[in-house]
Amino acid sequence: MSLTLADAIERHILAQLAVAGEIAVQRVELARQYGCAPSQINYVLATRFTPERGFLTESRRGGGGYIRVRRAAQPELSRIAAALRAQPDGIAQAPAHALIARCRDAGLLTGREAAMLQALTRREAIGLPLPARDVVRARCLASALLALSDEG
Amino acid sequence: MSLTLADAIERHILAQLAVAGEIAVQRVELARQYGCAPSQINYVLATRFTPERGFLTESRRGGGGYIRVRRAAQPELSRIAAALRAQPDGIAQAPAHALIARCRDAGLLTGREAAMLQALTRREAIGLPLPARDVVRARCLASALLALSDEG
DNA sequence: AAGGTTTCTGACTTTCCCTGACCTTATTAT
DNA sequence: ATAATAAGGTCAGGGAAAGTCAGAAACCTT
Repeated sequence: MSLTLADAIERHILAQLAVAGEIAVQRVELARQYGCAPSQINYVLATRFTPERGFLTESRRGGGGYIRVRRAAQPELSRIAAALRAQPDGIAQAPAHALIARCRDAGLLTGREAAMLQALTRREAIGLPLPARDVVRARCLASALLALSDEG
Repeated sequence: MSLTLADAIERHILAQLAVAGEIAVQRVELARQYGCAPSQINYVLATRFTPERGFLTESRRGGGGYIRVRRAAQPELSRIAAALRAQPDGIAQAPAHALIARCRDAGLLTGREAAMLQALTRREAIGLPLPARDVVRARCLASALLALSDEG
């Protein structure tokens, strides 16, 4: 039952999210509150607020920098993206197109979005020899679906 | 939500543009309003009002000098796709993302479509070494945009 | 106790913002 | 014409963030 620093920071962010739906902090400031190194914040974000768990983070460096965290609007797409990522051999064209069609039929993608994704996952569009082609196809498709999980 | 000086000036110019379609200012005067160095205005123009983002700027020095900013003509998806295909070296990430953002701002892409395209043209999404990465990025992006131009 | 996993830090890197000193160009006064 | 003045342009560099990553430290598991 030991509550680690990472757990405490996780709870803090979750509590803020519950209240506001979105949290924007300065990394150095949050680290100061918890008396830890700034990179600890990155650790918490990397291990607990991942896309697979349905979170999205963005940040900006330099003067006026910040870190923002929010919940994914479409966690289903996050899950599909994570599953694709977990395929070491990537995905062939036919199953990829079928997957896209299912997402469209399920209302997760518009017709335009589906058409676009099918076009750019075609063999000729990627234009690499196997097996690299299937790997790149899976990575690109996963990234695209993950991005959509945000965009409501 | 720290709003930097550069952000504030950007908004100011955008607001003026929205009203008038074109803005003409004196650099030193705008700098005075914001209490900053004149060269800060150049920084804002150079980082935010670039041709890649769809803006055109012209200026004149000397007495009665000015800086003028306006929006560039709207691009067209099929033309962009063709231009991309004609690039033998492909396209790097930064210009690709700027291109996508510009299409979105011009109403040619929805926010979701743009987010997807930016995500899947990221370095890590493609995951190949250069120069292959830039080539694949261009091919995929061209295929996607072309599909959309058909799709209406 | 050994071995593995998770947590945490510090040094270094990258990105972004902003300024000041100096340069170029156009207009106006002499 | 020439000099003075009134603009804008350029660039190196400093400072303010956040990111990265190897490795130490702490914590489990067996």
